Order: sequence, then structure tokens, then C-alpha cells
Amino acid sequence: MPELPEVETVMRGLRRVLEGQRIRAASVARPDLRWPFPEGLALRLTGARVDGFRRRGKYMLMRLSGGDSVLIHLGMSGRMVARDAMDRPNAPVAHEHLALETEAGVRVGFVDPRRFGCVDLVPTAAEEAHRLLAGLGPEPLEPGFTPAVLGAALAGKRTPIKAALLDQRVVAGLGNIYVSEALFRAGISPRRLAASVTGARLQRLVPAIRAVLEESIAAGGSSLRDYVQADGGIGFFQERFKVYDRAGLPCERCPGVPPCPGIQRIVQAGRASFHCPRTQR
DNA sequence: AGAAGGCCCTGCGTGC
DNA sequence: TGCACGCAGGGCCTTC
Repeated sequence: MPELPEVETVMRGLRRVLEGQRIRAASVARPDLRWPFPEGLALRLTGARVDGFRRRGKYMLMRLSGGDSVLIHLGMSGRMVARDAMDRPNAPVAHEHLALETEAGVRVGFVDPRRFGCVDLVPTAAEEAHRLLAGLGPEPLEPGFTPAVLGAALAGKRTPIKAALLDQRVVAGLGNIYVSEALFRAGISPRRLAASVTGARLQRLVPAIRAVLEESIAAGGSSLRDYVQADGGIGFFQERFKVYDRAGLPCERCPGVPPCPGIQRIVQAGRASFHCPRTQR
């Protein structure tokens, strides 16, 4: 999916087109994504004003004037598409499952071919109690995410650090791409047991995670095959991946003399990991 | 209790 | 050119 930087970028795009706007109409094209849409979703959206947005991990929350928040997860292939509501209003958009239209004439659709995303309603006053948010770990870009906090979450875990960082209870918002990138920057092997990431490694890992996320957000989020920003533009961070999807290419930290092993692709818990076996230990 | 694997679904790239 | 297959950024559920 869109990982934290992409969700942040999409949310900022939605802020520009929706914040302060009143929703004139909402429609659902099919009754479910991962789970059924909540009862009366379109009705609750219609007539409400969009008061603001926030992000928690890979979830977006759109706060409505009526006291509800719309919880949105983009899954693996979800995107938000904004366009002029008058632009071929009856033209079907493939896999657009939910759409809303503002009084200013902007139509925003939730498009998700694989339907791994989800949408739910939660009272704004109790957002954190939602079952999907309650167990999330710390926000990696907030001050509370420190080596001590991460170290405590990793302590005793006899699973590879790669898998531990994908666990949203350990830290919220990392996915397969940014875990590989952060481990490369920190010089830590994805195979290393989580509990053994301590000391200097732990001190390097926290800023490495922060840096890769912040740089990606600054670049407008990355874009692989099926991710597009809210406004239709694409991000460019994928051009800066140092290891992800770069198997066989030389690692930029290794000197360019043989026998540079190059970046390796391995499979851990069914997911691809990319790393440099020489500089990551 | 915690970790590994299966599964949900569609689209795209690769190789025959 | 056509088709089968493998793989994809996530996360829930079941099993061990």
C-alpha cells in the first residue's frame, strides 16, 4: 500500500480540496471493500462540512461537522481521485467505490481495484478507541518515538527485525518499502533478530526511519504502479530508493570494485526484502 | 502468547 | 500476439 508518506501526501491533497467544504452529495458504487461500508455512510456524508483531517499510521481520518470521522485505509491499491464534478459527470470510473461531491463542484472518489482498503465511521471524540487504531504503535515522526521506546517494543522479540518493523503495533506506518530502506540506512541486516537490535544499531535505526519517511514526504510520496496522489500527480521518491526493487545493482555504499555482492532480494515471511549483505549487519 | 502461513482481489510484467 | 504464471506497497484470521 501506500505507506505512511503516501498516506500523508494523499491527506494533504484532500485537505486542499475538501477542508472547509460542504458535501453536497455522496454515493457508494458497491456496498463493501474489505468489509461492508458502515450503515448509512452516504447519508452521514451528505450535507456535512469537512472540518479537517488527521493521519494515524496508514489511516486517514476525515472529520465531519456532525461529530463523525470517516476512517479510511487505502489498502494496497487505493487512491483518491479528485476532478471537476462537471467533467463528464456520468462517465464511469473503474473501481471507484465511493464518491463525494462538494458544493464547490469538486468530486472526490475512492478508487481501489484490489479492494483491500476500508472505510468506516467513528465518533470524532473516540477516534483512538476504534478497533483498527487502538493497537497501533507510536507515530515514527513524533517526538515520542525514541530509541528507548523502540528498544522496549523490540525487546524479547525472536523474529527478524524486518518482520518486527512491519508490525504496526511496534511502530505505525511502515510498510515493506520503507522498512527495507530504513534498515539499509541504519546498516542493519533485515535478518537480524529484533531483540538484538540494541546499542548503536538502535540509535541509528530511529533517525534512519525518520529520515526516509521525511524525505519521501518532502518528495510528495513515492509512486509505484497503482498509486496516484489525490490531485492526480505522482510522487517521485521511488527514484531515490536505495535498495527496494534494486536486486543485483551495486549498493551505493560499497566501493565499486569486485567482489561487490550487490543488493540482494530475499523473502521473509512471504515478503520481499532488499539489502546489501556487506554493509548491513 | 507470539509467530508463520494462507487468504482476500485485481492488474501488470515476464517468459514461453 | 496471446496466454499462463508469478508477483505486488497490507493486514486479518487461523494454525501451530
